[in-house]
Amino acid sequence: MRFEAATIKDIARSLGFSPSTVSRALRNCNDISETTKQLVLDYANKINYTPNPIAVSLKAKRSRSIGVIVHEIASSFFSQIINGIESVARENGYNIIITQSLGSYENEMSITRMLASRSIDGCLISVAPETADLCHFTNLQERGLPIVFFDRIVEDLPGHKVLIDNKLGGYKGAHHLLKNQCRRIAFIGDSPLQYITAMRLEGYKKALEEHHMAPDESLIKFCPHDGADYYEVEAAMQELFDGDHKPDAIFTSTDKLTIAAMRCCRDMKLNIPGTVALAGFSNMENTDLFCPSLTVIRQPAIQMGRVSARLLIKSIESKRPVADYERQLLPVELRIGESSKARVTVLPSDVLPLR
Amino acid sequence: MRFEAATIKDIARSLGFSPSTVSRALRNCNDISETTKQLVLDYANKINYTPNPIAVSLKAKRSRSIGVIVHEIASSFFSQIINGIESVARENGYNIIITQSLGSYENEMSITRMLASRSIDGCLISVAPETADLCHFTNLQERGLPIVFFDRIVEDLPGHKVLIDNKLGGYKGAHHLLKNQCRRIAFIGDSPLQYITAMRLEGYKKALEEHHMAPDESLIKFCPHDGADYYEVEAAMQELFDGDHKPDAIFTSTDKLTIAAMRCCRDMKLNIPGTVALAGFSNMENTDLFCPSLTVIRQPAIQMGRVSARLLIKSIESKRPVADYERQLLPVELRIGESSKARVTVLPSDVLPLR
DNA sequence: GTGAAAGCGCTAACAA
DNA sequence: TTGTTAGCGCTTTCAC
Repeated sequence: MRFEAATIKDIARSLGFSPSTVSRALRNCNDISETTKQLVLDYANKINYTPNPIAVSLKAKRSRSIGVIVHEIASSFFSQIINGIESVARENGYNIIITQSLGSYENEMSITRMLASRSIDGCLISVAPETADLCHFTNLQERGLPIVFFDRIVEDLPGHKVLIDNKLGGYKGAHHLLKNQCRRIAFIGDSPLQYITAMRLEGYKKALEEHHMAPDESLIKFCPHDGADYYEVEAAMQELFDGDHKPDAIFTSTDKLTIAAMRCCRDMKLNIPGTVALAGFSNMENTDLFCPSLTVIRQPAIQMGRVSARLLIKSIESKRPVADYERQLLPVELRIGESSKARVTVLPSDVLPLR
Repeated sequence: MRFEAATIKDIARSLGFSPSTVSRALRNCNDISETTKQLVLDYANKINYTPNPIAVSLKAKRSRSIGVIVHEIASSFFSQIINGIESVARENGYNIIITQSLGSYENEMSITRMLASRSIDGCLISVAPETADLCHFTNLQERGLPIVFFDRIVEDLPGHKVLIDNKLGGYKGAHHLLKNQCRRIAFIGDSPLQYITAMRLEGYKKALEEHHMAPDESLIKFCPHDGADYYEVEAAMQELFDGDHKPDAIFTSTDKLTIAAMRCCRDMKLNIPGTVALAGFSNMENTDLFCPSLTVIRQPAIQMGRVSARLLIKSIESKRPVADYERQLLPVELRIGESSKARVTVLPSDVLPLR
């Protein structure tokens, strides 16, 4: 049972005008007399008239709503992003339709289909790690739907892209550990096929190079399930700490891996930072209360959401199809905690010979 | 520039039927011949037809979308709730419009207005702590819009309500601390006017009573800004630890206060749990990695989201206005960490004399 | 300056 | 079984 809202017709009938006059008065057209305008406005105000957005949408062929696809709503990083998106959307009179792919290609497909049929005006997407085939996105784009990719982007698709300086993130993390006397820094990332992982790894390697060290492939591990599968991380850690030549530091390239690695160290009784230093990407709050407090690479997630939303709305509202696509690189921040602290003495055996 | 999607008219024209026949065939009415049906379905499939939901909404006078108001999207608790809401909504073909009040009454008002004009079919609300005047909600309800209140509910409004057993939460926390030999347990809550805070406090008092202890009002502190204002918490803590008769435990009644209290202890060099034990409500992930690991009362947030969404959708889809409102009490879980550990020796001076 | 009429895409009486 | 028609609430020509 729903209350029937007042319509333009109702106002017209009550005031003895035609619907079109009322419509014009309400939208402040300048070919209407001041008196009529006031009359209509006052009455509309009095009866608390609000236009029916559905009817407006049908007429205007746009819905003022934008779709958002993230992996998981309940993650620090993505919820911060959504926060940013929501605020910009609302400032601009858009609402957002939030969906989560939970990292699955299947879900992403069905969500995309759902969104496509929902007459959204545009879409903000962080691509699921599983996704290889991109035609569900191409479909959308062929229909003329503007898409902005953020965070986990795909290189081969047109569209604005908003991401952090992933390479810089990897560099900053590794550089910091190197500065703290670490010489055998393990890198744990999710799938190397992920653009962001590849870039973070590049940054890591660049830092090593600057210190005249060659990357040791046995120290580079990938956990394609991104810490969702704890055993995968456990296995990687065990391989790392199995031989004689153990790492003296770990750098993790995603939020989940950072937490998983920390948990693993605890389970394996590896003292942080005494036995092994730890630094990694994380957007969790309060990691300074961890034991030990975490050294993290933090992404400006809210800003990423805001920037993405702004770009999307700009595309939506531009008259002509957007010709060249922007690529926004946002900075990353290194937050230093105890977990990456330099050990007091540096034994010679800890130093990797320069090659 | 948008691609024009195919319409029923297009199909009708191509196939030589009338639009109504096509519409009926697509919606599988049984007064259409099998052959026509197949013809239409096949063609629709071929050209990838999807109905325009806006037009359907205009016709059906419902939008299959529901509004959600939370304090803050980027909080563990609320993002978990949204997660639950989203999953149920999608299972039922609804989409959700997420908004955040950021705890402000002003925001809540404007959001409510926005949602009201967005032709949502129903609304899920966690009321902002600031809110005293409720007529923006009453307005919605008078229009016949179903509302389900969750988490921060208001007692005096009709509507389904979904909440945890707040009293039990307070009880469990205090009881646990008492069992661990704590005798002077401070309670830090946000505003005592908040229903959930009042109930949690009641539970706390009940636990004391069971241990034949009278609540000491000097140990009960309120921080109406709920930890957002760190100084407020600091002041409360200082009052607590100022005199001779210090507390030996702290129980905090919200996520933010728990974190703030922990941070305060660190700043005040109060050793947890050596000097003071700590337990409190928290839905943060990974509090077991804290230093010390936290003892928390955890709410089934995802479930709360799911239950609320289900109730709302049920109301939306019920033919007659819902007569009596449900009130769902969800359980809480105590997760024991190091922060509430019993001190090894219990000095006589630590024991509060029974009164 | 105002009104009549058509149409956005769809559905549902009513006719045939 | 199918087609015709009207209408959801709004905007927008085109007349007057």
